[in-house]
Amino acid sequence: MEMTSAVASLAALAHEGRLAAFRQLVQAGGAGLAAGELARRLDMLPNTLSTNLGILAQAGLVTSQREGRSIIYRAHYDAMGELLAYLVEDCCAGSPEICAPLAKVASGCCAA
Amino acid sequence: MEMTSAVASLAALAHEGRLAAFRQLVQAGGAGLAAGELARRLDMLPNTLSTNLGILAQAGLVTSQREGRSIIYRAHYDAMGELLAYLVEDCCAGSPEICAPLAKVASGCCAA
DNA sequence: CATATAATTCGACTATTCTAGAAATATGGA
DNA sequence: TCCATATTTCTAGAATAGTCGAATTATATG
Repeated sequence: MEMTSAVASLAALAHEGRLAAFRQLVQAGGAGLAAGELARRLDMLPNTLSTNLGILAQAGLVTSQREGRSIIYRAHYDAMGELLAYLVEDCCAGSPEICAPLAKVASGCCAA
Repeated sequence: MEMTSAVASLAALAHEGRLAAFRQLVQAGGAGLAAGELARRLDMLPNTLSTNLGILAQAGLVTSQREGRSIIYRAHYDAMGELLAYLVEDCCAGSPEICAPLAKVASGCCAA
């Protein structure tokens, strides 16, 4: 992963509304959620949310797919994983005990 | 972890200079790096870097400690781990195979 | 085809963030 | 004490991001 796209992804997530939307999608799994459903859950104006989903999509963190009148958004787990891996790349100068807290990440998810 | 502090951490990382600085510190491990050494490595003005290190510190992602005339900065692995865990919390609606890419994160680090 | 629903795009305004020069503070040594 | 080094703080201007109303596009249905 390149610096530029990592910054874009982080900037996309560094916003209350977008982070909330993204987490909803992460939790929703493969089924994803329609833009309107997200707007309702997060109590956001549809146009504002749309702009923000666009920013997440451009960063590669979510994908979208039209389904009838709705557009379904889904978290893009691959991109997510690359971003997290980039942040801890070559970490801790070879002293595993120092970065043990990072192990949480795996267990927080389904890897457990 | 709360939304507000997650956003602050992500915003702190969503900047070329700060992300580069943070990654240097992550890779430096427990020894950390002096502010001046970082400025030299990253070719940044010391005052600009100082401002940016302040932002990382306020977000809790790095710690600082004076040592003689220098100030040593270190990555704060705990905070880092909490942030990553927050991003994948309750992910993928119980379908581990969907979020398998996230397993990379652990192996990218010393957990391997 | 007319209408309703779902979502996006446009435009203008406000607010925030970024950078760099200059000045200030802290430490160590002659 | 005086000076050099290391870093931070202050300040102002430039650039960027965020929001919302209004208009637009796409799809489904009577």
